[in-house]
Amino acid sequence: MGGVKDFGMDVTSRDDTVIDLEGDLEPKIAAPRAIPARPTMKDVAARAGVSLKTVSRVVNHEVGVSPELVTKVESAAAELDYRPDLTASNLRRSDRRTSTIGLMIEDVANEFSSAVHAGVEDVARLHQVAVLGASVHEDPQRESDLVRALSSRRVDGLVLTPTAGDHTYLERERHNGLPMVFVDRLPHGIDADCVLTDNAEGTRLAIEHLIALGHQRIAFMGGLSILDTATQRYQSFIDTMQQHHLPINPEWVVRNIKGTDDAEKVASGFFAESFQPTAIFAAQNMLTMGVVRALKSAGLQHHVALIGFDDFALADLLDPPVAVVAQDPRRMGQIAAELLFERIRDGKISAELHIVPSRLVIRQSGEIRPV
Amino acid sequence: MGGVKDFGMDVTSRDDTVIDLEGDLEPKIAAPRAIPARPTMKDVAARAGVSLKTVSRVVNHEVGVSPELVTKVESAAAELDYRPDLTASNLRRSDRRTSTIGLMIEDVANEFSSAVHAGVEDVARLHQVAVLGASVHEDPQRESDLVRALSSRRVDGLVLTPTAGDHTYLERERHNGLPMVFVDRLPHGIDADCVLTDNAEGTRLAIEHLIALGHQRIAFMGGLSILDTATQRYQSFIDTMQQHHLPINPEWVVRNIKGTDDAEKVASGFFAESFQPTAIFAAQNMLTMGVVRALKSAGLQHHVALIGFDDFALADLLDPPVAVVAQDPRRMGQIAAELLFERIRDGKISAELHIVPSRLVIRQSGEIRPV
DNA sequence: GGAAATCCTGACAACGTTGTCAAGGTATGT
DNA sequence: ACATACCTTGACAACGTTGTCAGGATTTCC
Repeated sequence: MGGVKDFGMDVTSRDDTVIDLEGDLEPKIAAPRAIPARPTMKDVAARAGVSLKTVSRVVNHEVGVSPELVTKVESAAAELDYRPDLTASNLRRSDRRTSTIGLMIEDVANEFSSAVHAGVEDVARLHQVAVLGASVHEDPQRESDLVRALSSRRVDGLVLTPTAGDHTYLERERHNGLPMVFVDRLPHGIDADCVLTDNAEGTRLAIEHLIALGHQRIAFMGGLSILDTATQRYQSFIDTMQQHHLPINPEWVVRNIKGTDDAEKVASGFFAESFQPTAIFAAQNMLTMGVVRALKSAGLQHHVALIGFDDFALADLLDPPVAVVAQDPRRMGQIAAELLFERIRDGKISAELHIVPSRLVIRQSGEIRPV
Repeated sequence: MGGVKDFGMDVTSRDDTVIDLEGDLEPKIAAPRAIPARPTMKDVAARAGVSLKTVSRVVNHEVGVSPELVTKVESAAAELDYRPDLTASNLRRSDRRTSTIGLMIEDVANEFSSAVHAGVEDVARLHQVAVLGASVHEDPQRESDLVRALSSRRVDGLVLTPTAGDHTYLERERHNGLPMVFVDRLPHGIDADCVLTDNAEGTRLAIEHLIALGHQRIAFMGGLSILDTATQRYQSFIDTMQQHHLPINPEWVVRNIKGTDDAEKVASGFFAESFQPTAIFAAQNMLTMGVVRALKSAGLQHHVALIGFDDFALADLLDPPVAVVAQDPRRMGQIAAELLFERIRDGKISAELHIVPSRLVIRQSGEIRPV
């Protein structure tokens, strides 16, 4: 395997200027370079023997240019491989649209958020709009840096999953002409359009399904309670249990679980006791996977029921297949984008709330009866 | 002119007189959107009582502005929530950088390509560069449309996974100043930097592992042979088998398999015969999953060995856990981006080939011995 | 046949920003 | 004291494009 070359951090010429505390994304790569000058409308005009404006008209398919000139300009443009400069065009045009929107999600590589991304892209594509995507990694600082960066690039709008922090600062961005739609989580400190999963209903469905099977000892494992989604699922669990007059064992209600490993430990803890839950509701993707691991190593995967919130690839291939409350992240992305384009079009500032239904996907792990 | 999408005069700067339309015959249809005019440097300059250029200097942290003026300008900018317009700045600056790169991958929601995306983002972030991401969905038409769209947006460079078609057309883009780095697949018709997985080596490792366990009847299931990756894996399978003087049963060498369902059918076909392979090598992600399904429904998952190419989430939680040749897509994205930034910096056009090693991840399905 | 309307084209300014240069002020050197 | 260097600031043009408007050519209409 010759030719393998490893790339370390590129130390060669990082002319570090002071870290930009305002978070603007400014080009820091300053180096001499012969950029091949791209052909401009001027070049096309010269080659076609027409005026600048005529080229502009042809490029923008305006009516009222003689067919003869149209062909001349088009072939000149083709010969030069001319590409209109959308940034310059944007600067001059009265609508000031960049045909680009920003998307800020948890992590582009995460199954849920990349499905949202795909949904946004579906709609953006219909509108001939490009998507500037970025991972926020649940970091409020990064969030606001990104908003600035995207705002500086004059995106036409923003679809974002807010972090746990406060979002009043976004009000000023929006007021300065940056429409935004939130997805998956409700923001704090700003009334804005938002697309959410029906967390309460989904949780209720799952819990009632378990109850109908005869489960009474149901454990709840939840994510970070600073996130509303987690809190809503928790609250719905509590409500549903109480409605059915079932006891809630505080030892089996664990919140603020971070990630798969943590979840695995928590679930293993349950099984270490003699008095065990007969069913587990894992309120988030990663947590479900952790529980699967714990069940497997305890050999209980066919004895303790499990329902997770949020579907994941291969859940149906596990042993037993894992029942889940499925969200529809792609649909959420689509709705968010549609909403955004509506706002971009009409310029209204509104605060519609769109709830996307979740549905219970019945698989074997959710059909296990209590012993 | 035909008032197609002419929304009349929007008020684009504060000192414009508002045109009244009382004499207008045609009533305006949908209210024209009042784009809140964003504050510009001019506004900041006026408020701070300095010249435009001084604001520019402060915003760009140029040295040699008196501290007094710096504070004045900074507070004026903050009060107005001024955001520098990167598109205008780009237009004027001599380096013409947009601090934005384009990324074209198979599908933003796909596990492999979104990992590449994450890798590209890792590096782009260090450079304070934003990423315009898009899914190509293996469609050459869409590919060239996207290239045009990104080129028009004047991205500083492109990271892309080429489709199966011809890519000579990209030469002209590159010649006009659009650096590009290919990832995962070698393009045809253009010599360019490219980051690939070591398909041959990875396949060899897998096959030799099976051979070492005593397997002689090894089936190969491959993806679309128009893709080089698929062909390389196929070729390496053939070579390795031949080097070990093992017979290749043409019935067990199936190429051009599309997707999970197709793979499931093919594998089920193997098991329907009395003479069966004792091991299966699935040369792609989706195919591996199809085989897992087929094995499970045939009840053979503990009797037929399986190794897949490309790792996937939860592969280790299946029953049995599925052995794979793991690629490192995130690393590939990182390397591609590093390479791209190098090209952007030095302006060179080169055709380095970077091979990222793959490694065999041993899990139970790959340890099953022949009967 | 002449006036008016229509069509097609191009000159020019402007979008928000930065590169260049020059003006004025202050500090330095002799 | 005078010349010179430096420092800070601003005026202006220009980046590539499009909106506006005006001018010339052509057609239409009576």
